[in-house]
Parts: sequence; structure tokens; C-alpha cells
Amino acid sequence: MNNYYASNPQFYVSIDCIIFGFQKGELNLLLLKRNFEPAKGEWSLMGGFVQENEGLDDAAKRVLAELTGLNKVYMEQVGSFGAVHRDPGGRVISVAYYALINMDEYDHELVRKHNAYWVNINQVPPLIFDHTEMVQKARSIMQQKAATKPIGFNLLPKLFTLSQLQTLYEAIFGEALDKRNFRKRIAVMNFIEKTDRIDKINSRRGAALYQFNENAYRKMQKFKL
Amino acid sequence: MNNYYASNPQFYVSIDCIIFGFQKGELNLLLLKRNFEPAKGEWSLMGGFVQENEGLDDAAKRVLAELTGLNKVYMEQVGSFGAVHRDPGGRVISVAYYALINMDEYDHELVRKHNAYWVNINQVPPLIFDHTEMVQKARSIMQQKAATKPIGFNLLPKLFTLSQLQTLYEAIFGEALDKRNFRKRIAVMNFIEKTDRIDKINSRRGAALYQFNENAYRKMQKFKL
DNA sequence: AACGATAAGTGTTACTTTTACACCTAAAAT
DNA sequence: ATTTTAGGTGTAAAAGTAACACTTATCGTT
Repeated sequence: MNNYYASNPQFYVSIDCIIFGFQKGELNLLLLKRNFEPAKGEWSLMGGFVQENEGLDDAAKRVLAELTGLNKVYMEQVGSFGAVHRDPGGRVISVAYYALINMDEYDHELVRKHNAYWVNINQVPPLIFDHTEMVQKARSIMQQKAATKPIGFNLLPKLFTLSQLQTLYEAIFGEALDKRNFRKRIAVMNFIEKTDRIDKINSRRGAALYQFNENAYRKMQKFKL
Repeated sequence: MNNYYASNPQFYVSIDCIIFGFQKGELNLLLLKRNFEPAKGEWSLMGGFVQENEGLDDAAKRVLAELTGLNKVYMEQVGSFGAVHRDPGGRVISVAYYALINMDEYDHELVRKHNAYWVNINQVPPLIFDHTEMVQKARSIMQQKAATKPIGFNLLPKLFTLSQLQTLYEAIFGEALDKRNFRKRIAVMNFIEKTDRIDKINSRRGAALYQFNENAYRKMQKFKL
């Protein structure tokens, strides 16, 4: 350590995770009904403190894994929240991250232990501190990103039907989409590939299953520049 | 203070400012040629440490004012940078903000004292730490924002010609724009008002001076929703 | 006084993208 | 055999975007 900075104060720095999941046509958040202090009994985001040996992104991944058991999850920084009295229990600067997870794959036991529940994005209860503001900003940034980058696939199983995909985007943007126009747009994206597999669960007739080909997407991106 | 958090480490938290200015058709950044340690002699962004009694946004405004003497400046958070060894002199988590200032109005004496210089955005020298990354992210976010919100006016004098405005947007987006199409788009925005004043400095013929009417913009925004 | 130089100002057409819209099909359940 | 349910498909109008060239006003020069 050097002495250039020693005259300045230090702060607790925390991470808060806005965890998105999608299932049965609904976009959800994974929220804690806190069974620990402070603010025990209230709803909050999953959080944790940044440690000495980890960067912010590392800390976010760790905090997410503590609740869900998942690694290699799509996460993006939402922003930092540092109002002096945002946490009435002390000065804490928090960095918010959102995560997109596949609801078929997380660790239910860990979630149960943390007393966490999936809540529809449109029915989020009042949250502690500035967590509601974090959720709003996260949703807005995620919408923005989803409009221009193929991040939605992180919320779906590897194989999905076009109806699922459409319902997902309707949930993300909060508005109905025209089926034919939607499918026209998808058809043009050659990184969304039809497989020879058929989904027989969601309809009598059966629907073609598709997959996202990330390599194909990367190549296409290069071409565009 | 309570004791819930006491087992966690604390960090220095700093602010770094990406300060944009526009003059004579060029988009510039205000950078420090550091005349102090650490990294004396190298180029960096203007920075400072967050203090106990101020929020992040407050700290950003203070740091900007220390260099430019300006208050009430348009600033937006770019993101937080917290890699463990980003600052070789110690663990510092930095929150980057960009600012848009009018180059006619800052305090030259303060800037001189800090040994700061305006540098064209396309000729930024190598910067210390992760400051180059901060600049890139700031530029990208600023472009994004400028494409959808009227933030460009913060870089111009109150009265400006359409040519100045076009040159500004060309500098922001890094590409030439068609004069007639540009003016057509401006004509539709009734919050960009023609005044009865004429600029005689930049052309023999003289050009109509325009102004941004923020109230008119606000009203229009409401209508759109 | 004519001329040259400079930036200001001004409309139309082709092209691309987006939106609106309705019926038939395949399979399972009754 | 009939009903039910979600899957799947094309066209035309409308809106938005992009391409493009000449005239005008004024100053400085000859």
C-alpha cells in the first residue's frame, strides 16, 4: 500500500442482483423475503459485500452463485448507488447487476434456504432501501439491450419454440407483438436455427424447436462492421 | 453505525470524470497531464475520492467543479470499475461519470493550475490505469443517449447555428450527415426554436441562430407517452 | 463596380422498413 | 367424427429514411 490515498475515507461496497427468470409466459424476479437482519421480514434483492480479493464483476458472480448455484450466467452492470443515507444502517455504496437465468436449472435447495421466491416483474412488492429503483433501472437497461442484442436466449432452455420466444419478448417489452411480423423478423436472423426436434408439450400439433447459434451470430456481427 | 457489516472490508471509492467539450467543429476531452503523484507526468482523467458526507453524484459534481469551476453541469454515470489491481497503488473502486460542458464558460485559471488540456476525442493519448476503457464506455453511452435525447445542447452556447449543431452531431457520431435531411429532422422538433438573431462570425452571409427550449421539449415528451 | 469565394438555405423521388391483417393445418381429446 | 388448441403462413399499405444539386446572401478582392 502507498500513502497517496490514506487521507481519504473508505466504504463498504456491496453488490445487489436483479435476477430475471422466464417461465410459463411470465418474466419474474428472484427476491429475498429476508430471514436475517437488517430489515428482517422485508423484501429485498440478493446482495453481498465485495471482498478484498475480488473485482466487482467477480463479486457479482459470487453473490449470484450463492443464491442460485449457477456459474457462467449472463450478467451486466446496472450502475452504482451511493446516496449517503440509502442504507439506514450505515454508509454502503452498492453496485447493482442484473442476471438472466434459465429457470429450469437453478439450485432449488439454495433458494429455499435463502427464503427467496420468484415474483412476477409486474407484481414486485415494496423493497428495502433503493432496491425498487435498482429494479426499474435494471429493467430499462435490459429492455434496451434486448432490443439490439440477442440476450433473451439466456432466459430460455437451449431448445425453444417460436411461440416461447415471442412470449418472452412480449414479457420483456410489456406489449403484444404480431405473430407473423415477429416470425418474419426471426426468419431473417440466420443465427436462430430450426432443429429437427418437435415440442409436443405446449400444443397438440407440436411446434418446431429452435436454437440460438452463438458462433453464427458472432460471424454475422463481424460482417455488419 | 451498526454491526451487521463490520466483518466486511472497506474500500477507497473514487470518481473519474470524462469531460466532453465542443468547439470549432471538434469534440474534445479535458485531460490532466498529471503534475502530482501517483503516475506523475502521465495523462489521466480528472478524479477524486468520495467523501463521507456526499453521495456519488455529489462527489462527481464536486470533482468536476474543482477542475472547471462549473456547477449545474449535465453529468451521467458511466459505470463502476473495480478490478482488483486496476490501480497499482492500492485497491480503489472508481465510479466514472461523463460531463458535457460549454467550452466558452469554464474557469481557465483552474484548468491551468491542474495542468489540464483539451484533446481531440480521436487523438486521446494513452491514459493511466483503466481510464482509456472508461473513455470508450463513456463515449459509447453518450452517443447512445445523444441519439435519443437532446443532450447535445449542453455542449453548445445558448444560441447556435444549424451548421454548428450538425457539426456537433457529426463529431459525436463520427460520421458525415446530409445537410438537408438533418435540417428536415430539426424542423420537426419544435423545441429547437429559431431566434431573430443572426450569427455573422462563421459566414459572410450570416446564419440564423437557434435555441433549445427545454420546457417545450418536456411538454412534447409528455405527449408522446 | 464586377468577380470570386464561402457558408446558408431549400424539395423531390426512390428505396427500405414497418405495420396491419385472416385463414388453414396438424394432432390430441372427447 | 367432431371439437379444441396452438402452429404456421403472405400481401399490401404506410411510414420513415436516404440520396441528391442548385440558388442566395454577403464579404473581400481586383
